[in-house]
Amino acid sequence: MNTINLPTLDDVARLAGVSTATVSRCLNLPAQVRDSTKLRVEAAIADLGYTPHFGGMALASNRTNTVGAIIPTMESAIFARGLQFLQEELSLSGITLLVATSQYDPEKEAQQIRALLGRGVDGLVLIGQERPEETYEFLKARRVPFVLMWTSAPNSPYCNVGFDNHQAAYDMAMHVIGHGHRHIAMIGGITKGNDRASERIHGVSDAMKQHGLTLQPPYLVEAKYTIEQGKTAARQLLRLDPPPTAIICGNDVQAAGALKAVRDAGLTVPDDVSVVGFDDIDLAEAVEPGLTTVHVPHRRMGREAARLIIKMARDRAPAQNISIDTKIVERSSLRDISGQS
Amino acid sequence: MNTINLPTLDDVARLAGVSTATVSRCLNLPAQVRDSTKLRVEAAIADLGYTPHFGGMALASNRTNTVGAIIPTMESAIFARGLQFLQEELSLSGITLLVATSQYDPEKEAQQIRALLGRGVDGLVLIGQERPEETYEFLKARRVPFVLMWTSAPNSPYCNVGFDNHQAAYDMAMHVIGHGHRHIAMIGGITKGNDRASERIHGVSDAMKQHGLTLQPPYLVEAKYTIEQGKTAARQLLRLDPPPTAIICGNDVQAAGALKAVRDAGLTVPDDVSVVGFDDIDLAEAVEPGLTTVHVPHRRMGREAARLIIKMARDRAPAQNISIDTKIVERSSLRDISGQS
DNA sequence: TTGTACGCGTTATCAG
DNA sequence: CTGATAACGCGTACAA
Repeated sequence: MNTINLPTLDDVARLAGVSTATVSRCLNLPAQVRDSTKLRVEAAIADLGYTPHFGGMALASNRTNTVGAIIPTMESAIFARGLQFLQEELSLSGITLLVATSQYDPEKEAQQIRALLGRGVDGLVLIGQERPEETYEFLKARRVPFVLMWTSAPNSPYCNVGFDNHQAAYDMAMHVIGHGHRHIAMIGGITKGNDRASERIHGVSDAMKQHGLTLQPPYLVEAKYTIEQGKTAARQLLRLDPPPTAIICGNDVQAAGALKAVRDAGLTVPDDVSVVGFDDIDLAEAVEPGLTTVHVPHRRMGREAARLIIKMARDRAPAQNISIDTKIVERSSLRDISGQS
Repeated sequence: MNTINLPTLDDVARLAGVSTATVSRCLNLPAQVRDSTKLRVEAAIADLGYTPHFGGMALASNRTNTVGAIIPTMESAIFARGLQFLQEELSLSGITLLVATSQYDPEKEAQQIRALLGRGVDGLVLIGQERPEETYEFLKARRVPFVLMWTSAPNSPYCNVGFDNHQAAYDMAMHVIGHGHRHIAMIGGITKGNDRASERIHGVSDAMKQHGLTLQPPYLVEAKYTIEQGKTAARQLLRLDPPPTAIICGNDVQAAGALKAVRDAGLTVPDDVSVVGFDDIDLAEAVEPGLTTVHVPHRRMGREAARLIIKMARDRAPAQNISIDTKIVERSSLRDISGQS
């Protein structure tokens, strides 16, 4: 009993001299109400500053016009943009987005799924595909519509809206190799429970194999997606003999850290070492030199995911897989060394 | 009717062979329940994977353990960190944070306040003090506990948790002047409806006055908090005659843009022009050269705000004002030019 | 076109 | 310590 009671449907009905059913209809099925009464009701609503009580609505209708998203973390900006677009598109349909985080922990993700379902979300948006089978079974048993973002899986029975992390990383590695690099190192994300991180590493590794190169520790190191960890990892790589001529990073934040490590070592990007990123967040452009990186289709991904989850929740449409192409954004952190010995 | 029905209190009660009241008590007042029955109930809960239905709880108890925050925007990272800490501290008390955005529009803010109240939030967190009197009256009439962040106002009747934007900007300007700068320009935020932006500008202006300097267009320009707009604004400033030797920015994002503009003009920071920011978000450190900027106490601000809103909502504690000091973080974008003519 | 009446899942009051 | 039972605000058959 914290705030003074908000006005209820009943209050509006009384003031307008109609029944609560009519008020409810004005809100939900305006076509069924005579214009003159509608006007009276609307006046009453405005007068009282009435807002529907969410709990009541949820209880009575068993739907909330709410979609829940569970992302690994809010700390870095990685997921922020995609979510922003998801949210924009959802709000176009009057749907609210509830965001929760899992800290890259499958257990916590399962908890959050339950909590969001308790809040009555009509659908869920999750990141990636790697999670315990029980979680999928739970979702199936409850018939919760859900879409997985940030991955692509054309043949998956689940709804994926995203891009092919393996392919994108493979392309980037090919690009780097095409610039004459042979001593290539990689700072990847923590792969445990993170399929995007693993796929990116495998993509790079596969491209290198194609050219008779191998990617393995100590030239491959896993680090968290922070500037600090990127910097630490890069510092180690620069001390190796022979040192890499190019460092491929699992994301832009790590790459920004790598840039700092190179500078601290008294070297220059891209003259002494090339550094490339992944994600194309704002940071990639703000940093000096600008990062050559993989552009992730945040906008399309967010929008398509929104449209799909709405279709699935509202019309019970079947799952569908949408794969969006990535592309490499050339800035100035990658140098061509083909001409050199 | 989107998902298969979740298990209810009733299901748990039946399975455990007790009444719904007992199950409810197990959850809310465990002390009042005999251990043996508690065990049975807990087993049933685990067995069914029961999660309380939020709407039902809200309806019956008129409480939600939910706090709403309305921030101007999610696009830049400005508010992200503060919110992160707010959220962490709240979750320590089992409270969920719901975030909405107003796009710097007072009208939209009022709407969101209504929407969040409809969702039954126990309290609100808002940014800044500048908003229509009606909004304050509405909040007062409904007796909603609320705290204003990102500002400080020792004598305000409302609860403020933040820092003195005017003072912080004043200090920064004094700092810049202390480094020998006399031709100082400023890229401020859009002041309309944004008291933080106005105060920062006034703070700088007042410090300059103190030294017989004036801040006015075209040396003062308002721009949105984006890299792009910061860059555009800085480009204009650099074309002025005489050009500024230092550019004070309303926030770090603008400063990052200014850095780019300087570089594009073939000049160097800080040798040719000094640039300083405000906020001390990650970007300030990632950028080259690192930004000398005003460190905003995100952590303490978030935590204190959380504690206060909890006290106000739970114990009906009175409003209280908390002002936290800012400090200047020296990196390398500000140069001392005292020795020069 | 409008009104009546019931039920959604939970908490809280009151008896036992 | 536990059980019945009445709210809570709303949507929606069904009836008028």
